[in-house]
Amino acid sequence: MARTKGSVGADTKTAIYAAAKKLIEAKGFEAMTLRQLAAEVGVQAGSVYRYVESKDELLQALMNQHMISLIENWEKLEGKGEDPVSRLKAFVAFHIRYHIERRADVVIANLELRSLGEEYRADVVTKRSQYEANLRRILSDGVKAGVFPKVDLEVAAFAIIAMLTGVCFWYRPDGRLSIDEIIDVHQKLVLQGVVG
Amino acid sequence: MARTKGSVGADTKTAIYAAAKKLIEAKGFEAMTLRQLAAEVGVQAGSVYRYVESKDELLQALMNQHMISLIENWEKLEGKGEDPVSRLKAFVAFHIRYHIERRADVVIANLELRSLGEEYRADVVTKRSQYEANLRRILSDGVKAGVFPKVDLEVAAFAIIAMLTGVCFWYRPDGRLSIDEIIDVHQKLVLQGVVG
DNA sequence: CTATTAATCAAACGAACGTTCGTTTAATTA
DNA sequence: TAATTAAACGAACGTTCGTTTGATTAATAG
Repeated sequence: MARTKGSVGADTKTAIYAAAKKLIEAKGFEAMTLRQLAAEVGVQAGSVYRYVESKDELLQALMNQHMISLIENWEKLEGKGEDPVSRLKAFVAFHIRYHIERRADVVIANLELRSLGEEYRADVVTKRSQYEANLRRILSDGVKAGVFPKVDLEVAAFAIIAMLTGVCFWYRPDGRLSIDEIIDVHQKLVLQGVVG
Repeated sequence: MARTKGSVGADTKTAIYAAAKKLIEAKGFEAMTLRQLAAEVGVQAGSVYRYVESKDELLQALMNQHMISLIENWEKLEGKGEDPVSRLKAFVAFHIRYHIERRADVVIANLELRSLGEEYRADVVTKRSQYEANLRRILSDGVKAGVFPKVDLEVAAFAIIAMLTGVCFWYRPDGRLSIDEIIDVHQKLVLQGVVG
């Protein structure tokens, strides 16, 4: 056999990326074999190389796509004129919602940095810091405006983002709470802590 | 050659576990090969099997040891009589300090669950939940005592632990802040949030 | 001093890995 | 309809993986 009936290159490429996300999320990048990936797409292992330069390049592409899209989506939504509290609440809501909806992307971006070749790693790390800068800016504006007490911006940003991203690792669609309720809990925690 | 001069089985076993932690932290479990592990110890690959049943069992042992020791160490330190705020502050300090000092263990326990065989995974997950229950209890006592406003205990515990564990992934010993300063920032964030 | 046990080496195993390549078939263009 | 290009197959490549085994040497016990 050779070319299969109804096969379209663009569709296969899309299917490869989707299957890769699914498998890497479930098993990890190193544990995913190209034969598993190919089987998930319904194709032979060698055929993947029509669409992908190498396994490493595939991981790089997935991570980069995710980071770029994350940054773009927040920039589209950001309301620069608003007060720091509203902006912070908006950031919390955006981050949780966006991450829950793209669980696989997030798990990959957070767990597979080690598997990424050094040539690519710096790129992803830079983009991540670029995204985190959005939160640092909100906090900084809040402190300057006297709305937030003085706090170490770098540590606070790391801490808040770790908290928010963590949702991806326990959230279940059929769980007890809705996404809105989860967002609400986190907004309160970020703003007022447990003492309130 | 065969048995080397001055070789002691117990020492080799210790060295194997230490080297495994180091390599898994750096490269991930799947990416670490037994030949790399053996080289780090200064031994041939086959020799590792005198001390380890299989690669999978090695990972299981590392994770289980870490979870058991984490639970035990908190129980030793826990002050049950104190007020919820003090207990919460103590928990934050303990968790950060313990995790920073055992970075490799923590990275492994948090990143390699997927690589753990199903037979073992439930065990580790149960132990993790057991540790998290300590925090839930503190929060619950605080809410009952009227010191903390009502909050979803499960989500709050997940959120706080994610925040605290996150320190492991950016902390550097030669960084700008000391561990005590980092703990301080986190205690304030957990208790009062950014608004204060 | 001898027998036994502990610890390691060195070589090999089959299986699976990522990747390459020549061939074959489907779709498109001329 | 004939020629060309797109898409996939299927077999093979050399390499590396986790693991097993039997020989070999060091330490210990009788």
